[in-house]
Amino acid sequence: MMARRPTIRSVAEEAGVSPTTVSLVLNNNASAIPEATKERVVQAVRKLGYRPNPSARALSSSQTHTIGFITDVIASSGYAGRSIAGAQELSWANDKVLLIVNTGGDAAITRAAVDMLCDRQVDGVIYAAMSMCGVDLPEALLQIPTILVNAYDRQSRFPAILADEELGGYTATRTLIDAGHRRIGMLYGVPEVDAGRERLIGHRRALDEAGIAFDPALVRADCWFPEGGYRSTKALMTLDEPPTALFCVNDWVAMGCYEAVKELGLSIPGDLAIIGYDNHELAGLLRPGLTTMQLPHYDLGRKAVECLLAPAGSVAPNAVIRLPCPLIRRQSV
Amino acid sequence: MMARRPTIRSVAEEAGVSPTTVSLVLNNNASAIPEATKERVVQAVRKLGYRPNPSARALSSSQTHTIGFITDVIASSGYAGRSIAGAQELSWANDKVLLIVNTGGDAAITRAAVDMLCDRQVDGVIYAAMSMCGVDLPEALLQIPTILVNAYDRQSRFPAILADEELGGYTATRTLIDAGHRRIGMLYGVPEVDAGRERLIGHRRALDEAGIAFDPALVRADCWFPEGGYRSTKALMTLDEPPTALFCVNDWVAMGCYEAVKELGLSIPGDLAIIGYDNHELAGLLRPGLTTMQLPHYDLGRKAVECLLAPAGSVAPNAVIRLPCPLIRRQSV
DNA sequence: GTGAAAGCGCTAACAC
DNA sequence: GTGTTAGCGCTTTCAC
Repeated sequence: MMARRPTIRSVAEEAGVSPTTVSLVLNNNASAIPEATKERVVQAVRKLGYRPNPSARALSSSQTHTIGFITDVIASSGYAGRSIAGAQELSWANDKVLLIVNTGGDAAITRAAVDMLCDRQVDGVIYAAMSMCGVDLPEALLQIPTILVNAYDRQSRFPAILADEELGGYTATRTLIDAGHRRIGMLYGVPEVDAGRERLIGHRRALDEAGIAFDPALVRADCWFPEGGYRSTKALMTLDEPPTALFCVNDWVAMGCYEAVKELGLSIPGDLAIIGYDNHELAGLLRPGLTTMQLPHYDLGRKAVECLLAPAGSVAPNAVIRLPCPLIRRQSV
Repeated sequence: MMARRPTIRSVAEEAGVSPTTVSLVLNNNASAIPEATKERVVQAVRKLGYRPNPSARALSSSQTHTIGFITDVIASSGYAGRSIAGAQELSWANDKVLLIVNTGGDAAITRAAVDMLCDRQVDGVIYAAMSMCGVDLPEALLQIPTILVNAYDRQSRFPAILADEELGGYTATRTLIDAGHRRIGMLYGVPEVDAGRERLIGHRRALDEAGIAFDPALVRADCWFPEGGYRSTKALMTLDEPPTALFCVNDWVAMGCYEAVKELGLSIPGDLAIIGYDNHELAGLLRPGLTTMQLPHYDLGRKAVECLLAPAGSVAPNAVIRLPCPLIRRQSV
């Protein structure tokens, strides 16, 4: 036989007041209630170990203190986990909790997930994409405060929190320039990936700003995995005037560079400085450690909750908030 | 002005029955209700687009259709994400949803998380650890069906779902033996890590079974990162009788092997066959592709939900369920 | 300042 | 077979 949990009534009796008073005190609506009464209530709560029943609270107030978190892909690299961690930490600090749904990118599941979150009356919804992209989300989300993470709504109906990829590209290349390089190549990703395109734009801005002419011969597309980085590095380094520094669209590509450089008997950063992007788990374990730009997934998640918690209307529906990618300095530049 | 959602009453009126009947039909307790009535109810539900209010349902039935999922570390490699994906998929198929809390390994947060999950009356709790280990969990969990993933309770109060690391070690080494190797080394992790120890035990069992004497000279401890794999491989390969195959305690270590082997001018698998563990994101991108054992995180998460959903009492509190690590064949053996 | 009372939307015991 | 009724534990309006 299990001891029943104390209810607000039992607390009220213990404190010699009515349930209303207890409720008022517990919800900080007690401006009109004298300290002495408050204190009695608080004591009773403590004595009984009372904890409000969230279901009951939700039913009568329609507030669940729950935030829905939808991810398209959760299972690959730890990025989703980092956004979740960021979102959860701030939620938790505000007595809210995350209801997580992973859709696998399936539109039908996304729709069902949104319906479910509406049913459950979550206080807000965060939609987080694995890799930055435009998305079309179900209409039903318009009913709930919603914010996108690492994605933007194609119809600009919801605010978006994004990594500032352009600035990241700029910073990466700028770092190379500041280290004295003038012939700087970029191993640029596939055109379908938005992030890669923006990093390239930042790259060119840094070049422009430093008065370095952009040399198309030093940019290689089609790099996304180590293999591509390997091949492109070999190609670039056998040019008549090879680059002295390389900005890789991601750390995988940089790993391919490393291999090529080693095979060529060259040294990093002596013969070729390398900067990556993503701060992959292995970046710090490479020899030499890979200097790279970190994706601010944790911050994105945190910021999303911050926006959701902000007073209604303080974030415009079409707002786009860009968070910087910190530079992680290691030994490859 | 927002349209209110239909309630069970409105459905009842629409169908010309009482709310009870609707409830009965919707909860499959309608054995006594004739098809015709059922049909009318179903029609009314469809017409109104009725969806039950989970908070109300939870309040009166004390069933939230929610499973609590506690992780110690969610933010690093994608493992946690895979367990979550596995758990969520099966939950979802059973109309349940995951409430996720990440504790960062902090005991106080864990305690608070458990209390919160009790408050919210989750139907069950899954506690998932990042790397396999013994844990001490709050008493309060005894109130709720609880199951551990990739961890075991030091007091054996809860069932555990684990990867069968011993069998994995056995299979890895067995794979090497089957490929014709007799001098097989192991780059074994740090003793503090349970998983590494068990993989070593499996390794020795495979050796024994094949009638190969265990040679301590071929086992190197202190490998966990690429650096360790690199150093140990160099050491082993300069032995008078170097191994022809190596079982690495994880894929990071195997990556270090790769580097050493290349520097020595040897080839994989010609001069040295290598098998790793974890099926790291990069394993398939290495040249040659790394043969490795996959950690069944997805399955662990899924199995946990399966146990939670099973009729009470069908999983003994001290049960330990071990799931095999599949062998991922690539080109390094 | 505090309390009584009416729900929130649903389930389930019991009555018919 | 179906409906009536009494909660589930809390919030909130309104009266005192």
